Amino acid sequence: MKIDPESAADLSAQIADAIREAIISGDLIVDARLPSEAELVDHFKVSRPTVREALKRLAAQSLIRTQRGATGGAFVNRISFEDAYSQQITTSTLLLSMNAVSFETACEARFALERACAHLSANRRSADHLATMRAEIHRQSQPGLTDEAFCASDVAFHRALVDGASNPVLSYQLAGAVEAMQPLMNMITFTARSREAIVTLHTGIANAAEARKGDALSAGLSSLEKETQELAKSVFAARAGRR
Amino acid sequence: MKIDPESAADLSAQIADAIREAIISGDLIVDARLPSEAELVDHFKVSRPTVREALKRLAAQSLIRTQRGATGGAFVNRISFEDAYSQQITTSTLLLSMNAVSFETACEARFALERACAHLSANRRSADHLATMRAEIHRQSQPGLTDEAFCASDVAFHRALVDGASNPVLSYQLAGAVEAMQPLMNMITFTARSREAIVTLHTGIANAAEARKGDALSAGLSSLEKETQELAKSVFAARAGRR
DNA sequence: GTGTTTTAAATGTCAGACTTTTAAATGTCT
DNA sequence: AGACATTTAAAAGTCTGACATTTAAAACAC
Repeated sequence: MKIDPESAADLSAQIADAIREAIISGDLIVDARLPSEAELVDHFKVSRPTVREALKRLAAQSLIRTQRGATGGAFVNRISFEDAYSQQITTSTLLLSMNAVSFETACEARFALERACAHLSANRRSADHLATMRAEIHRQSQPGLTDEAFCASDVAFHRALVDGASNPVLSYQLAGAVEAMQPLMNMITFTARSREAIVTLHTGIANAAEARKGDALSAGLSSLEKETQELAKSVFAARAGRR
Repeated sequence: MKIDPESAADLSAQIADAIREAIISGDLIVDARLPSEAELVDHFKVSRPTVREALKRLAAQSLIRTQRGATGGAFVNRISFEDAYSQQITTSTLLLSMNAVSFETACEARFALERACAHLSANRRSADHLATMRAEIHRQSQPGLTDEAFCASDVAFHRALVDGASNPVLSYQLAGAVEAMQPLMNMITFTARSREAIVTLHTGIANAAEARKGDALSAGLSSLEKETQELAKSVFAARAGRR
């Protein structure tokens, strides 16, 4: 672990990079204890606040965790799927909202990715996954639901579908795509009529999952994509017209 | 922006969370300047090092950037696709390596996701994308290539395929999946024979892309997945046998 | 007006002290 | 000897105050 004395970058960033490299390369394995702050101070010849800033950078990426007390210190953290989820959702959400990604582009990506799970989910989905999907469809049919609650239920429905593939790597990757869409979806106001159409399509998808028909599930997702795109188009057009 | 005086969590983590919320919720928009460190010290009633640790946490997630000098300070950063890429690749790579995700699971996820791009890429790929794919195939055919170089070329090939879909959101999501697989792929030693098989399959995929046949491209990916899974199985079996 | 110098504001870094948490070592009693 | 209480030391968490460096704007000189 070395830092470049010539570099113009912040010392804390350099130190964080050095430690990160050591973790990625495997020099520091999971649950290994990093040198104490005092030792890092000696090693890198910097002050303690600088070392601490570096450690906080790594903690923000869930690369390390810290413990106080006698046998405490900083330890290499085993990144959990859950840690990775939440980080990815934060990043994806901001990426979409800050870069003016069109609804069309995001929607296309989302459904393309979801179709990637179609056959796996049809084959492997448990009774639980199916029950969740049915329950969310039922919720979506209830009148008086706010647009936000409708969208949240929509996310839960699709989450169950994705989890049905029983591949944690897929679930992890998809979580970002599906959840990051939510703020965009929230921009849409759902009329009773459009909700009805979506519920019908969801029902078709759930039926396909129940019958374990991957092709039908995939087709159902494509129909839903088309419906969603058209709905968005009309909502945005109406909004532009009012201006 | 408030923090909970009851919370047991680190002050710097609480402050980082508070600011992060302000960014996600839109209270702080892109390029907005955060209060100076001195102002944050007053606001949160903590010391400057604590504030700085919080800011470093946010900087590690590319949520803010800092500038020194008279008109400097911390500014809300527009997360670029590139920032998001590199973060996701780091996270995905560690997630796979630290959680003992089986080669089978990772491979399944990777090809499922890639097939999600098949039709889009067949329809939209530019001459450039196709040329890149052909060039990488050519490189892969050269004898004397190390396993690492072969894998790197493999990644480049698939990257071109994914980018062919011309959907930045898809490219971003897939970057993690494909690149994170590389360390796992590097565990495999490729015999001349298995390389030949892969090159043949890659050629089939490139041909499908050239002919703009989405179904053929998707089928080609499935064949490649099967080949890769079998190759891995035999490599791991041979290794287990030697023990 | 243009170019130079000064100045002030902001982050970056340092040194040192104190606080809190935690586990292990030590001591004490039964 | 064993169980319990106490002390101690190590480590992260926090604070104070200072100095260094960078940068743009203000002041100044020509």
